[in-house]
Amino acid sequence: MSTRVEQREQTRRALLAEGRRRFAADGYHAVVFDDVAKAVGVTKGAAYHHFGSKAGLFTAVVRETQEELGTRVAAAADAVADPWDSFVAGCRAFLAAGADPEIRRIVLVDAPAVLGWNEWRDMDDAASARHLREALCGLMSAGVIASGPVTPIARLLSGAMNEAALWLAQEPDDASLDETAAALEGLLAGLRIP
Amino acid sequence: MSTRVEQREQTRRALLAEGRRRFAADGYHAVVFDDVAKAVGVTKGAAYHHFGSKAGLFTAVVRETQEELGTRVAAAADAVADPWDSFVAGCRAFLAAGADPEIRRIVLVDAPAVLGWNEWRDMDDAASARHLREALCGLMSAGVIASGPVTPIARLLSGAMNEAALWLAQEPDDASLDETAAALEGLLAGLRIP
DNA sequence: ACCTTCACATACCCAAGGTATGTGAACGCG
DNA sequence: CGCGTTCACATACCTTGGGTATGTGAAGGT
Repeated sequence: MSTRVEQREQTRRALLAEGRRRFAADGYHAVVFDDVAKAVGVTKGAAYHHFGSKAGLFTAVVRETQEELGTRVAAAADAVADPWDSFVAGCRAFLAAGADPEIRRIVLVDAPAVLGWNEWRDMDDAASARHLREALCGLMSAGVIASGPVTPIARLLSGAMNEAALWLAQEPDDASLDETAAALEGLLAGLRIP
Repeated sequence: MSTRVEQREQTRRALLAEGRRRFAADGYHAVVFDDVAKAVGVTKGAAYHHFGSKAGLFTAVVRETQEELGTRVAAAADAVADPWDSFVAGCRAFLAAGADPEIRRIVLVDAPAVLGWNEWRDMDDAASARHLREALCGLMSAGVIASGPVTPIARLLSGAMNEAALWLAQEPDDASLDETAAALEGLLAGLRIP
């Protein structure tokens, strides 16, 4: 509490957390930067000292949220041994994550518009899409799905799951999740080798 | 040029066209409303008289662009007789449309964030997704694909194609388009009845 | 003990969205 | 044709909010 580096980190984390709450609840545009700082008990100057701009704070929030999402999905996938089932478990975990308003609003809706699609793509690739590609590659090597160019399939699946996650946030019941997961498996069946 | 209703419509169309250009080129946030009006030769007051707000103009632009896209895709699909090939042709047309920066930036990137995802979803459904669902229903009735719940499949496919279209805008060569279309057909193959 | 660094606070600027009000030409009506 | 009304704009103004320049006092090194 007394050392400078501690204090700095504490303020930074508080701003990040408060920003994350507000960005998720109200959307990027409706959040006023000064209010975030005041809610934490510091002034705008402090927030600018840490993040440089409103978009800077948002970027940090997106990164944090993205990484958590990636970790969560990877954990769900790693909990299953069979390659194919592991893959399906990961997809399911991603779909379920869409119910989380922080992921929904921050990562899927606002981030592409605020950061620009190119930056968003880079961050998404580092946090999620990369894992997807690797998983698909693994399935190909294991002979579970047909070999071929991985990238376009990964992009299609990534988009499909992003969109589906947004829809599932509207109907957060297990039945909808199951139905969507089943439809997704139906599509993936096209790639499988019997 | 003299009657009032003519003049009104002319101004409205000019604002719409200029807005569309700028929103596509610079993104919603970077466009300044007053500049759009000035570029058309009227003042901000006129633009507010017509559209009520910056978001109002943007909404009108999105609607126009969405409808054009829907028409374009439907036309491509209708040009082919065989149900399955018609469906594939429609998907391909949609993917190719992603290369258009107006569609890309306005409809796919900015619209969800500016209008909110719910409103965006409604507009997208009216312009595109509805056609997709109907096409899938038709394929089911015709016995081309397996029967089942259409909605989740339509959502997955819609998201997949939206994302793929954004990627294809980065690599606007025919090879990438073909590769993506092939991957999409690979997924769709999971639904087909042999 | 002294000076430097740095995490903030304070005060200010200005771009841009939005609004309230004015105005003159087109339109309906007798 | 004269006259009041409507309405498509113009003008002037307000306000919010992101961003910046500068000050300050306490922590940290020497």
